[in-house]
Amino acid sequence: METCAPINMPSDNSRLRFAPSPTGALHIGGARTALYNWLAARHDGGELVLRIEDTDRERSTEENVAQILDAMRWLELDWDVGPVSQAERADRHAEALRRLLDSGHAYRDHATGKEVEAWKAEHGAGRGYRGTPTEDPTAAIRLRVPGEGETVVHDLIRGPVAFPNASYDDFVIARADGSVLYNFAVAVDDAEMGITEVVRGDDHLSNTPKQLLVLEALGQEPPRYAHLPLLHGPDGKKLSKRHGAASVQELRAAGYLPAAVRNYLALLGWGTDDDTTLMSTEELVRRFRVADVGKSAAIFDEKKLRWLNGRFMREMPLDEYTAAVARHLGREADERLRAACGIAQEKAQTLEEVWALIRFLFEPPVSDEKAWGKVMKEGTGPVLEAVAEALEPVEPFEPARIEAALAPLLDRFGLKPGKLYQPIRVAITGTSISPGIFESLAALGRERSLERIRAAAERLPPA
RNA sequence: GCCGCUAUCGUCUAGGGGACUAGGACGCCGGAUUCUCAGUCCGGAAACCGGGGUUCGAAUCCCCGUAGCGGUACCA
Repeated sequence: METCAPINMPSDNSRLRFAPSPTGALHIGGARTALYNWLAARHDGGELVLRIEDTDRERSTEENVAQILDAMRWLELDWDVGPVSQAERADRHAEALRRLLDSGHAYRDHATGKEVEAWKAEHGAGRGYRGTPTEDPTAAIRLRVPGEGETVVHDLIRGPVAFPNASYDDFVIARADGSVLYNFAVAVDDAEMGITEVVRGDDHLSNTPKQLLVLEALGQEPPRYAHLPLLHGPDGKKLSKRHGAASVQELRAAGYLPAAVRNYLALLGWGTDDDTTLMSTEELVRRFRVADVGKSAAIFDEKKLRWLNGRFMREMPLDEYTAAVARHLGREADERLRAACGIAQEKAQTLEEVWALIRFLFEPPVSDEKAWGKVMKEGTGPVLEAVAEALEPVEPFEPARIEAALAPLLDRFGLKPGKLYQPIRVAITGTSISPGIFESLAALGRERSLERIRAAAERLPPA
């Protein structure tokens, strides 16, 4: 019979960890793992430990650690303990190693990789290597793996997965110099740090039996495991630079909002049963359950992220929007920028796209010859002169008044709206894409608008 | 090679023996909004990897293929 803990008990019993290795920037897959751990921890009031898996001293760097922390902060994923450097726990690892050596669960063996290969060639494929113990203190240390039986990973997502022990080598847990290896360090740390749930990438599933074996040898209770399906690029291959924004800092540079990225990443491998797509972070926390995560690998599709980001952008209060744009552009969030954001908000899908829409308010018109050639046809000069004249007395210089002042020109020149408004747009912005024309004129102000319209008219042949 | 995992529209997914004429979202295509672009609204095309079982009935359960992916380091 199973018993349930009272649900209103402060659940300080769950403890998760996100444990990246600082061998590069945090990419999207790592970010999703971090997010899922964070959501799982926040969902039931558990704790999140950030542990830096830096036992590979060759590839781990300070810069990468800094980059990971920076990415976590940008994503607004906080942690309760750490960052803890795994390398700095070397004495704990050494102690565990000592115990295993003393109890006979581990032994020294100086077989090289080639010797292991030779052993396998002799003993048949599918047989894990079993070494010969030596007293030589400079030999590497291997864990003694049972020759038979199986080790079962009770995965929260996949259910029980059994691995035959015989297929595993007596794997090396510490190098000749005494430094420990990943599968050993992880098992020891997870146990000693009281981790109750390990949520990580699928690539670790086959490693889990090794960690379970270490834990068993140590007499430690294992945590519960959940292995997330991997993320791939649009071509179905492993995510890489070629796939566009692959790291968290690239996502930021591309102008995505942290909240949108969290929403999108949450949906990559996990979904709700009622088809909800747009979710605030609070809702994500409330609804997320590790056990509901899917089993198959997902492909990162930037198009959907863009759409989602656009939705978040449009729903932001103007002040918040202006602040985000200012931060992204490295500008002051002043009144001028706020006004510019006001007319551009509904049109941009990323922060990066905002500048192209509002640039004309801060700098002289760009020179887009193609747009000019397409729009500034014969006879446009006089039209623009008339536009300037019509705009001159508009007071106050507001969108509705401007529209009212310009509308009569349509009949007077017998023009379709596009033939009147596009030239004005090109005149004041230099290009053919901008926020609404009346709003744009109003934001630019009468003086500058007239100046630009007249300057454009002068470039055109007179009537 | 050996050990594992996975398989629904192009993509993310819902579905867990009968409610499936397989639902939603992105993207795509068409239309509307007679200022561009975007947005918004309406409509459309688009999938159960293959083969065997089990069952009255299978997208759903089982087996075998196939494909993709992961692990197999004195990397993490």
